[in-house]
Amino acid sequence: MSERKLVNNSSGQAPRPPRTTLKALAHHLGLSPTTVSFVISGSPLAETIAKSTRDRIWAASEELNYRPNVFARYLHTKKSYSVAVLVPDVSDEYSAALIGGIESCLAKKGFFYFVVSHRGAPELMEKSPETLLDRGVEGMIFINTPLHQSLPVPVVAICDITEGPGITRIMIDNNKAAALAADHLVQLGHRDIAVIQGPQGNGDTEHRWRALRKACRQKEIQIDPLNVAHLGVYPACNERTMAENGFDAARELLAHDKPFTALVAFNDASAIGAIRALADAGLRVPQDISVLGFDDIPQSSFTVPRLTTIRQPLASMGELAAETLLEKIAGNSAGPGLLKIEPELVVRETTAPCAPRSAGIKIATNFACPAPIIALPEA
Amino acid sequence: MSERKLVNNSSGQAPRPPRTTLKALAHHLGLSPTTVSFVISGSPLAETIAKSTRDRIWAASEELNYRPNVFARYLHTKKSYSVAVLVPDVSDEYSAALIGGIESCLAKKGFFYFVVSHRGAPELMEKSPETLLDRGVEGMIFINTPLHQSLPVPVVAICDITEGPGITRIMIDNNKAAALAADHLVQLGHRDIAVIQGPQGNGDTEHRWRALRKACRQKEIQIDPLNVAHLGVYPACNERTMAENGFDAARELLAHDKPFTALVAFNDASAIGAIRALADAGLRVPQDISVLGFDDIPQSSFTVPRLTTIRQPLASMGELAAETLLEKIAGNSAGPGLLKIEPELVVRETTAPCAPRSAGIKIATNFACPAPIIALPEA
DNA sequence: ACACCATCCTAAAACGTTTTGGATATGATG
DNA sequence: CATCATATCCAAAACGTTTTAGGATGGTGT
Repeated sequence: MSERKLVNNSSGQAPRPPRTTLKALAHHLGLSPTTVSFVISGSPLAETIAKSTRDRIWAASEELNYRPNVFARYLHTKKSYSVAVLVPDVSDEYSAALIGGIESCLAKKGFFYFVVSHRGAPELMEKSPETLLDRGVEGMIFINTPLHQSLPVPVVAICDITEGPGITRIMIDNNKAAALAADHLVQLGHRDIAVIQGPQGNGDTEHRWRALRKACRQKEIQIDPLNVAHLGVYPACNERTMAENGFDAARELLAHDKPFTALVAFNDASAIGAIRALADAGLRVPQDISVLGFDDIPQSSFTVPRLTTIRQPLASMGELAAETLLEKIAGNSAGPGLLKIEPELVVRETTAPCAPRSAGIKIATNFACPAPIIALPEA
Repeated sequence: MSERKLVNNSSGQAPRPPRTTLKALAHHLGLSPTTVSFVISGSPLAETIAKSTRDRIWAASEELNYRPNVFARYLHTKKSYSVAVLVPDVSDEYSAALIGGIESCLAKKGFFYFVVSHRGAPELMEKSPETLLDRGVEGMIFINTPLHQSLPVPVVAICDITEGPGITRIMIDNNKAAALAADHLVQLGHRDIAVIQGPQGNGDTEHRWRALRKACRQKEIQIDPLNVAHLGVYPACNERTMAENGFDAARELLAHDKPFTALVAFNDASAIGAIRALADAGLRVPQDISVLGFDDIPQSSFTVPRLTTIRQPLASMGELAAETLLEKIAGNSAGPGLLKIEPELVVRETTAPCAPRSAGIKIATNFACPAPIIALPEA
């Protein structure tokens, strides 16, 4: 008889229950939608509603499990309680750690976020902001992602090439970071230092490289051009993992045949790739070559040998980014233009005193052990 | 004079430009909103509009840069073109790799996604689905996340404890995976095998453990209970990284003082932690102890020594999950109940023939080198 | 001349909220 | 008794779309 019964829910999931609407709730209470809206939405006008009525409304709202329709709400308020995160790739450790921090802050404030990984594709970087604005995001966080237009929502950028008026940038203090790195290596007696630069086009790359050269110059150390490699050209390098890029860069360095006793990599991921390449070439870390990374991603304390690195507090930086963004969204404060993060040297096992004879060693045929040489406290 | 001028855009970002609305566009064209809506929204009724008019509409839409308001649209269509991904933690490599795959598929179809990391917090796992439904998600992907209610949207689960009618599960074939693992180790001559089980409460944990025991039994190998540790109790274990958990588990194993020559870890991340613990104890991998992981996360091919592992194609699994979900959303097909993924043994450097004498070695005072013993093709 | 049918378009009612500008009742005030 | 606050509440318009149910126009066949 009834056609209704024939509606076969073949999908097996629970049938979509009819959601209680504001109107229904109001009707059930014998009130007008206006009144109910005032109290549920926490409007200042809720004060003009009798306390007893307010209580009734809340009770009924519980009872009928009323949940305001976010979309209808948006039409008036223009608030979506969501932001966007643009990133080269969600799945690399660096971005993932940042996103973790971002999320934990956003979650506290009831915000959600969309993430888009452009993987270096120019058209994605170009078009995404617009698509995201269509989705009603109230702000954006750019992680290592360029921006060339001015956006109608607040923007916070982490370590990068993001341009535009009013954006606030969160970056490690590359001067201090480079100085920390140079000091550490020089103290260990290294003078022949090789460098794996970041991707050309990445903001940190230039800063860090300049700072490093300056720090070295002050110690009267010259970095031989043959001992400099880089992680590819931005953004193309994003199509491969950082470790792969680091691996390739280290091999390039070795091929140049210019002896070095220490290697400073652009970041931990590339350092890990580089160490792999060194090991493949029969070079021991740190006995033959000391390696220094940047970032201190979680895995760096579990590599064999453990990675010495200049730490950026990624999770905190993510939180800071989210926090700053939310403030910009809430208030009309422009926020700071630049937030410099203090780097920290974390000495683990991949750096050791320079062994005078080791400088020239190339492909060793006997493999020897990368034992810790410096004693260090457990974290 | 004009109050307007006093509105100080202190935030420094571009002033929000007035968006062209459908009504405005229609008016500009001298048409009714209805007509314009038909063609812009791709309604079937667009066919009833003269081709010339359609062209005019598209042209004007370009010209005025019209962008439909997603929220207004949703009110009628109930389509948000977004889904949710629930995950223990965005920032661990396993989840990150999956999410990468998920995103790449979603992006192709114009879908966005929210991710929520519950980090093992029960109230988050409990409440998140509701909050996400409020946000209008059309489906959800559960990664290693429990579910005890039936949801009004399609659900796809990856490797887990997600219950409910109509959900489709994507899991590695743990029987084959365990067999692959056991075969490999036995072929290398190992008989004293230790195991780091997954977190108690994780779906894969049980399956994999049972399958492994069965595979061993067939080869007449007993796994000594003293040689079994686990990665903590789900979901509490999610508050620490997998590598940390693996590190601890391996130390527990060593403390039991029951000799073993091979260790199969629940996943690569914990294997990496375990190798760290072994190295700290002066044990060489693979000469003293062979280690086998599961997953093949990207970093596994860059560890020293490179990790032998049972591969799950994480990115593809993510894509498959997203694809399946979108199909369930689009059609009314329930989709398959279970999709079994073929595991694959990837032999790298952490497994080697069992050295007869090495079994009893405990804390060695001399550190020796983890050189590759098996030759292997580069990937 | 008429009915009839295509073809092309539109008015108005949704969708589920917020917001504006009152309305109503009550009791105090002069 | 008319006036006026005060305390509560509400009707209706708005937000920007989609969708339903036609309306107008012009050509065909009789």
